[in-house]
Amino acid sequence: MEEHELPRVLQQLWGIEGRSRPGPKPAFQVQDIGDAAIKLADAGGLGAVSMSKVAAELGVTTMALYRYVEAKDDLYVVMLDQAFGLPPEVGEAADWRERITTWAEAFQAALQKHPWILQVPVVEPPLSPNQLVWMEEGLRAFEHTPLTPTDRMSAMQLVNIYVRGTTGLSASMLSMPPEEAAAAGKQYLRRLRGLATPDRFPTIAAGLDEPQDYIDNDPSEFYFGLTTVLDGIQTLISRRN
Amino acid sequence: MEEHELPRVLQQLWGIEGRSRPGPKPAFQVQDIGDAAIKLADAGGLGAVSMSKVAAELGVTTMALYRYVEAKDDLYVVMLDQAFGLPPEVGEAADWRERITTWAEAFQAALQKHPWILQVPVVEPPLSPNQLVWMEEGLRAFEHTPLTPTDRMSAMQLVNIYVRGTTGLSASMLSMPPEEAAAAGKQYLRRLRGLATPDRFPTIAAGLDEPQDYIDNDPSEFYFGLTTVLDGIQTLISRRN
DNA sequence: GCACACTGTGTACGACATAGACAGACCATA
DNA sequence: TATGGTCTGTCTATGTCGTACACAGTGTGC
Repeated sequence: MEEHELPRVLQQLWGIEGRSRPGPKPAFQVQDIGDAAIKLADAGGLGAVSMSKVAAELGVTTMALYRYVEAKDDLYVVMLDQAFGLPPEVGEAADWRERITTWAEAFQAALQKHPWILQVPVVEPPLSPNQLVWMEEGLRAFEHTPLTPTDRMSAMQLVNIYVRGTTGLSASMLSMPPEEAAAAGKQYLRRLRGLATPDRFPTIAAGLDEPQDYIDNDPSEFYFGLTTVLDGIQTLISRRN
Repeated sequence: MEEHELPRVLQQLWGIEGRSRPGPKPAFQVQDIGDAAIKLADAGGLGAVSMSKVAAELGVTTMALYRYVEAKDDLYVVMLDQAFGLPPEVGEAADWRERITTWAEAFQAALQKHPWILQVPVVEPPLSPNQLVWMEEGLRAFEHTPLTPTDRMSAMQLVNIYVRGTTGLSASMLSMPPEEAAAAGKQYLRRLRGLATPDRFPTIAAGLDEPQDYIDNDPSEFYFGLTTVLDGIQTLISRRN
């Protein structure tokens, strides 16, 4: 009923079949197109994904893709769903912190494996199957806590946002060779030191004397921030009791 | 010295003057180009910003822009710096929570005034003057706390990420007329209800019975999440004592 | 067996970012 | 004050992109 109002891509992703129809058989499924596009994006960033390149990858004309996908945005939807795949089951860990942490780690791993995800223009909230599974699993992490459903949604979105944000800051770095990334970091620090002079930017400058990296993406930074986020949620939980 | 290695856009934004030179006087400054681009982006989203449209806005050929800007990415840098402008001074509030809250509110206000900011592809960490002022001011909010400089940077980035994230979720909604946005929200809920059936998605479905909106962007949601984030930082502060 | 919906193809268009060559404008120096 | 050299804006051109449209062939339900 309601599902018939769904955009065609979502129908395809959810496997809602159109009845068998006359005419030649389609040569592939949207998923195949998604796979080809993901392959290109993994190799060359989202910019490397064009209709013609995807079509070439599949050995097909550009316009053939439009038999499977109404517009390029639809292709993005498919790519996202495929790239996320299924989350790990949070399962049996007793502690909600432990559960949401594995979820966050898996989320981060997906973003690091496919850094282009963060560049996909977001036009609508997610409705594709795998994304809903991630959502379900994220919410399940807060089972057996006094949080209300709305609380849980907020908490999960907070973690979601945090992971996207921290990974995003270093996302452009992820797509380059490590020594180049390190060089870029050094260069940034050098420039920042040159511009953020102690007279006009005392507070920034105060941090620049510190030995360590101060701005960026070593893995401990991830857990440091995540801890802070989870501490905030902990406070919320305590308050709900 | 070091500043001479800066990309030209940044030199221009920081007002590092090239010596007076032969040849015709430039008709404008990068800032004028930024203003024109911002005008277009405010009206039609980032997609409405093309070199030719900006040039037309200024009454000039497309290629003329390349005398001021090396590539379109440079234009984005200028746009961001102009669009953020200067943050409010956090000033005298004694409480760090109060200070960082005004900072976050101002940040959110900027994002809501220029929703396209969130669509600008981020290629490098910020080095433009106004962005550094925002950074300085954000860090200053944690003065008189036991947080180390690195802690302050992390805390500020956490708030930064949070504001970007929450505002981003509703960013596409911000650029449409309110009744249309409301309709889109309703439609999303309807579809979610249809797809997230209680058998396969019990935890999602549990929240869908709630009367209120559950997923989205009323303003109280902003403070709710912000409070959680600040509570996390509070825990960090306590731990540092 | 046949009609017709559906497939992949070819061609075409307008928008875009940017390269390169050019004509004129102006400042620093002579 | 004259002038050389350099910078400005313009014009033209190229390759890529997303997508509209018309066509020819294909295969299923009747």
